[in-house]
Amino acid sequence: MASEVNEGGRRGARRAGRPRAGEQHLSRAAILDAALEIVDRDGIEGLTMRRLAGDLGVNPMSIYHHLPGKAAVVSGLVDEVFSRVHVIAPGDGEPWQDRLKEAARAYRRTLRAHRNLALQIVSDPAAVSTAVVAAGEPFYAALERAGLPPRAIVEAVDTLVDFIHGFMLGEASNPSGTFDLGPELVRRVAALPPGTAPALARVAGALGEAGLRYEFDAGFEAGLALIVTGIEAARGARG
Amino acid sequence: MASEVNEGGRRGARRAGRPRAGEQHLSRAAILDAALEIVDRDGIEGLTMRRLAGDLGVNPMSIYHHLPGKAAVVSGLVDEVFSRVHVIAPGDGEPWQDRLKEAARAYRRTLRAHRNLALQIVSDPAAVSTAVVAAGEPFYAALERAGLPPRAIVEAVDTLVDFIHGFMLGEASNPSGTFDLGPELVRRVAALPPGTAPALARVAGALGEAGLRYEFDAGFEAGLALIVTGIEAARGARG
DNA sequence: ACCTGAACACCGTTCAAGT
DNA sequence: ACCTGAACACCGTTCAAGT
Repeated sequence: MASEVNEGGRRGARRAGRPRAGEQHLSRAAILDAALEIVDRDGIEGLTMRRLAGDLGVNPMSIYHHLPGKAAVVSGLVDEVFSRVHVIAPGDGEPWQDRLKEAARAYRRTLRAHRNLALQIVSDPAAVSTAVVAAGEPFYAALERAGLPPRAIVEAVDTLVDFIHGFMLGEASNPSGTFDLGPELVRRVAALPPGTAPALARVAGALGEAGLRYEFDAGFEAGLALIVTGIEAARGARG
Repeated sequence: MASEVNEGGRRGARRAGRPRAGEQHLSRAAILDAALEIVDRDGIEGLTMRRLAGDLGVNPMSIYHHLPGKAAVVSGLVDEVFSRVHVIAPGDGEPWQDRLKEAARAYRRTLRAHRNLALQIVSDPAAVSTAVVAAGEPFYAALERAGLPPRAIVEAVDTLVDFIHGFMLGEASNPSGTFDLGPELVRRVAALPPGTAPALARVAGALGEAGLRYEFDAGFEAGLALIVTGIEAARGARG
């Protein structure tokens, strides 16, 4: 039953013992690639050491010779994704506001490239630290250009990054780009004891069902605009 | 070995079969209370059906007569926590900005009351929906008072809530209120190829190690102030 | 050096049986 | 009606053995 022939282009080292000279080794990179494929397809809870080994055509225990455990696989995945951040170099004449927005969009794009990993990334302090170093530079550069003092720069970047992370959470758990919160919200508000949430009820009523359809892209831009306006206003107030 | 005596004030129904008249039943509420205790003490990964049953002095399968599965236990927990949102009624003379900030602080307090559940709450769309209805009213009320049109109100609330969620992620994974990102950040920046992140390096250098010590409370207030300023400025621009 | 097989100590949950 | 016991199909990981 056990065959030495590669099947479907995958690695074929089913035989026990050390691989022969020239035969492909199992490697950290190959393991992480296969793991990322699983996570992208079936989510983080689909990733098990046993299934990962199965996809690689290998005994579950073989993986442990290249990575110390499952936690290392996941954090390796996070590092891999952040190493792929693609920041677009801004044009020289662009104002700082546009640079800052472009940095935020690029960061969101990076997180969105692997939605199922986003929650993991965003909730791991080590990963966030990696992210700030990997993707933070354009944020800092834009705000330096705005003439903000160092402390204000850090505060602004943190606020933007927290917003993006929070936004990402909502987006990651929703497959489509549009989220129809109309019927659900109307139902919930109606279920409340009357008078509990009058302002919420008025706002929901004024918008109507169509107005409550939520577009992620538009929502992101709205939040971004609000925060950038805030930075701008705070800058002006400082003189 | 099996005793019918209650121990340590806990339920003592170790005996098989239907409980005798007057004997305390296992209940949804009792299960959720025990589950919340476990999560608060040992985190969400400490919560297993088997351990939960152990704490209740009961067979693991008994739980299934009151809740359909583990997912139901977790989502029951989320609902319980949000039902405890405590919103402070604002004074009548207070300006909308302060009302809005107070709403944000109350929401953060609610999430912080059970940090280990925060990630769960914040990443579950159903839970977020529950949250918006349970804790959203003061946000909407404050922004109505500011005279914003319905669409702008929704955008502002979403931005604030996303910021709070993102902020909560960083806070939930860090036990102490202060987070010393100085040494770590300096080390990482130094490890980069020179010239990769000049602005980041300059900002980190200007602040110094002491300036990079991160206080969660101050960080939250800074972000809040920035966003409220943004709402204010956008309102002014609209006329 | 690298890979495997059996085993250990866990999971959540189904299903039939007890009272 | 409510609770239990055994069993099923999983986990991640340790450890000794193969080549």
